[in-house]
Amino acid sequence: MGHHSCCNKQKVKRGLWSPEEDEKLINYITTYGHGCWSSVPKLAGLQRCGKSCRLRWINYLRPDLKRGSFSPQEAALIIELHSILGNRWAQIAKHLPGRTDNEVKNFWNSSVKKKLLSHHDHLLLPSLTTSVETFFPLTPNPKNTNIILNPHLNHHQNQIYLPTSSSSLIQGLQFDHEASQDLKIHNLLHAPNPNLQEISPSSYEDTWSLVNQENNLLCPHYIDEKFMNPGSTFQNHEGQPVDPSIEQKIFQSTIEDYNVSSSQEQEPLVARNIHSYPSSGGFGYPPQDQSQMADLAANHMEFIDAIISSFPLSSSLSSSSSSLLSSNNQVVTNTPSFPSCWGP
DNA sequence: AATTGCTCCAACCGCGTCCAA
DNA sequence: CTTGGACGCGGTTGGAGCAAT
Repeated sequence: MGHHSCCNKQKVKRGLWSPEEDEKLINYITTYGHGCWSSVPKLAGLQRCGKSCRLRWINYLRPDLKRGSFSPQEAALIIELHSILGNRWAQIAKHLPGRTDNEVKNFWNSSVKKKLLSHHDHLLLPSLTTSVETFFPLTPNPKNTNIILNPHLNHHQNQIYLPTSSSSLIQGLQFDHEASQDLKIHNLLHAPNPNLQEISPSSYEDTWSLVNQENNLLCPHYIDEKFMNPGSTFQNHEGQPVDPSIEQKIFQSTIEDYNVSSSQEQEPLVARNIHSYPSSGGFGYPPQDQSQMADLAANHMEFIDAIISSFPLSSSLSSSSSSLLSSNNQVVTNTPSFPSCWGP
């Protein structure tokens, strides 16, 4: 079994990287860039092969990597993308900023796959409605008391929509044929969020313009979109661009607010928005008491269960692109129908 | 306290593709 | 056209860390 030619020219170290090696690699690449990977170890003073350096940099040392566990949004996205793309981890990871293909692959193999198989083994699931209610013990955000959920709006065309912003994330998936034949995640900002339909017009205006700091009411789609596409721009409900300075200010304050409020719970920002949607006392109703609140301290894996339960059982286990095909083998573009109040 | 079993993930391996010579 | 080096990707492995016994 041959090692790569670049690894044969000199005796190379293998196995775990030491902090000293990491430092050497970081110093070299931040100063000179990686250039040709095969020359990096020599120039950086490392007894490694170029391939190992590349892998270490891409999977671990890159400054733009997001560390920590996957958020429910990310998990939902991975599951959905996997049902479409199969084991094309690099393609999946492209839609998860700060995540590597290796990370996504490990997450899938260690967490999701087993749960999918487990669900597959229990074909006699309760009704989807029941399973959703069972699997969505979400912690409500008491600040968002003016969001009123309509339970009937969580079901649409025989499809269970997650009662969270992640459902909109999934609905927002489309297949962009004209561009690159690659999956594009868009329309997130304008995807329907049925849960928000009953916000009063004035609150709604504020949600869209993202300036309702007093109520800490932020558009979940905005947060999602910002996480998925940090460089993207937004329009308000009138189709006008959001003032970048306001956008920056609001988003920054959101992050700061999150950092304060999350001191006890290490969750990604997006996860908090899921908690905006109460479901515990039945959809749309806050929990009744403290013990119920405690019961609602859902961890992320429960959320993954919920996501899995809401998917067709076979799709996420398949490595084919079947979920993009309708029964007559035509590509389904999952274009949501937008409520008029959600913009163009 | 020692041992065993399990999980998770960093790292490795082999293969395919691209491209320049 | 062929060859070989570089790179990227997906599958697999090894071991650190943790829990159970």
